[in-house]
Amino acid sequence: MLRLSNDDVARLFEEIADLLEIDDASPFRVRAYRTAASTLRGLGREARDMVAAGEPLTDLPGIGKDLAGKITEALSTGRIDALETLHRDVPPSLEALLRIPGLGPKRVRALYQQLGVENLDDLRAAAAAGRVRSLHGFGKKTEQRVLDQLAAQREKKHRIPRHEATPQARDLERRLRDIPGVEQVVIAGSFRRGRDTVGDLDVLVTAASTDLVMARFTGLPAVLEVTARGTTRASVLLRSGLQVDLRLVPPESFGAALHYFTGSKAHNVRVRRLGQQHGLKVNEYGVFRGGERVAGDTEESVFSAVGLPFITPELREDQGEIEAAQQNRLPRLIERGDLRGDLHAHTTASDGRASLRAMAEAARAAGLEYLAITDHAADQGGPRPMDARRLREQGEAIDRLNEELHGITLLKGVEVDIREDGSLVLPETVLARLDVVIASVHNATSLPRRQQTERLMRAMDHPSVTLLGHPGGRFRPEREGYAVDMERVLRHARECGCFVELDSQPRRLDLNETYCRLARERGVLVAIDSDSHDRRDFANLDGGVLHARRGWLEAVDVLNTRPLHELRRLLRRTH
DNA sequence: GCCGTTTTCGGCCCGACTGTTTTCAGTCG
Repeated sequence: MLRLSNDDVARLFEEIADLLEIDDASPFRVRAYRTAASTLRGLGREARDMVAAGEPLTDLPGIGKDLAGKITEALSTGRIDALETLHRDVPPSLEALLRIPGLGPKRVRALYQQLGVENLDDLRAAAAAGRVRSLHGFGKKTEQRVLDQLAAQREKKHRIPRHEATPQARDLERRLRDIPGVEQVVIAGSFRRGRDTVGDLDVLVTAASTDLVMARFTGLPAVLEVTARGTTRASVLLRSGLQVDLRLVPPESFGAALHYFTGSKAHNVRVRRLGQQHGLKVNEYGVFRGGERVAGDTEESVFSAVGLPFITPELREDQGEIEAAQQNRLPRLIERGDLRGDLHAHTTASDGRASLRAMAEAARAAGLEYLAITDHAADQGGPRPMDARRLREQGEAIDRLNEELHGITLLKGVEVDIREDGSLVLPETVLARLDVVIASVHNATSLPRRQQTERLMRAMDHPSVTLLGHPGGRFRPEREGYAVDMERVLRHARECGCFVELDSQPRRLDLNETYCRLARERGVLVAIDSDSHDRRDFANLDGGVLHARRGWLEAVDVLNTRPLHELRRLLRRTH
């Protein structure tokens, strides 16, 4: 059996969907492939493991007999015959054309069939020669737009990290609120759903006068270019490269519009379909029975109209939240205030930029009751790695500080490197004296999957290890994570009484959302840590909690929501 | 291609904006 991951199969399905669309197939058939791809991506476990365990893939939502067969085919042969067949009609290079804004399947099809355009170079040549404008449905403006987009393509940014978009979002909010007549301003879209990357900002505004809002919005100093402007919708490109879509709705439609523009698209489709089953039409202006408006001033009213309790934005991905809501089994998601401590922080003893005392006081100011000091222990790299002597000295300093400080307790810890063979750089005798031992990978990040997996499992076998640090190895933008069988890692963590970390640094946010959810299902507690290197870094915890919410975590699933005495009990591994 | 409180066929979410039309298709979210 080949080692195809769910992502690999999802990519094949998305390619099929793209090519089918260009081939003018039924839009519903196309959607089936996209839905299946999305299901696979959010599954949390590998389809090949389900197949190996004899569990039918048709149990998965949106996957019937045919697609189950294609998944199995892909897993065993690495290819899908139907896709190869499709390639005979539609060259795979046409997929790239779909990524050009303004070009959809119909136009790409026309370009291919009538001009023989098969790739971006062909397209550039055809547009430059003025041949594109001659096609039916195309014109001079479309041709120019294509040329502009091709030129801009190289420097085009895709999704940006949430923390880069946040200041721009807040600034935008403030400026829009200042416009006379504006009542409510909310940044909706994936930003409101708490995604850790942002493709654009969707801003919802309710206001008395529409013209003034549109004029002021498109005239903001941060605006580089206005790409669309109507009476209820406008799109602009900011100088920063961020795109902003503004939607204007009457105040009575606020709830329906907020729900609609928060998405996700897949979630919305499900809610509208539920509406249909209740004889209702759901759109951004409200919920309607015939011509009568029956709900829509609040989001709660929209959910209620289709028979659902309120679903918090972080869960609206059509990854099971609708079903959970119907069965009244929505999680009570963790909140920042539930965190009582932080188990991962550095000081000037290793690569941190603040002293023990400064970090302790900053943690207290961040509302925490305890903080584990976990400076680095490594074979090489980084300044002054911790060893037995330095850990003992730091421990004594912590004891003295704990006597002096009120409202915060420091715990003794270390972040110890995992060697390539799964051994740790400090001996068990040294680790055993500490309260918190985080075992982390900081080198050899591109080991083969099996080797990386077993490396992590061996590290957890050391009886003093309490926590596997940033287990997936994500480090953006360089790495989305290393090859690792997280399901196996989590099962092992459960068996040996080890916990896993959600490192809240914006570049990490690791465990990822899918694996947070899997950890919860497998009964492995997650520690939401700041990995602070400076006093300000405790603010990372906000992002960590948001991320955990998207991973369906409740306070009870999170190790550091426990009061100190309970935490101490949990940290003593009995295996 | 999937799915079932309209169940094994006949549906499948809904509206805004643009550019190219001359009443609307294509694209986007």
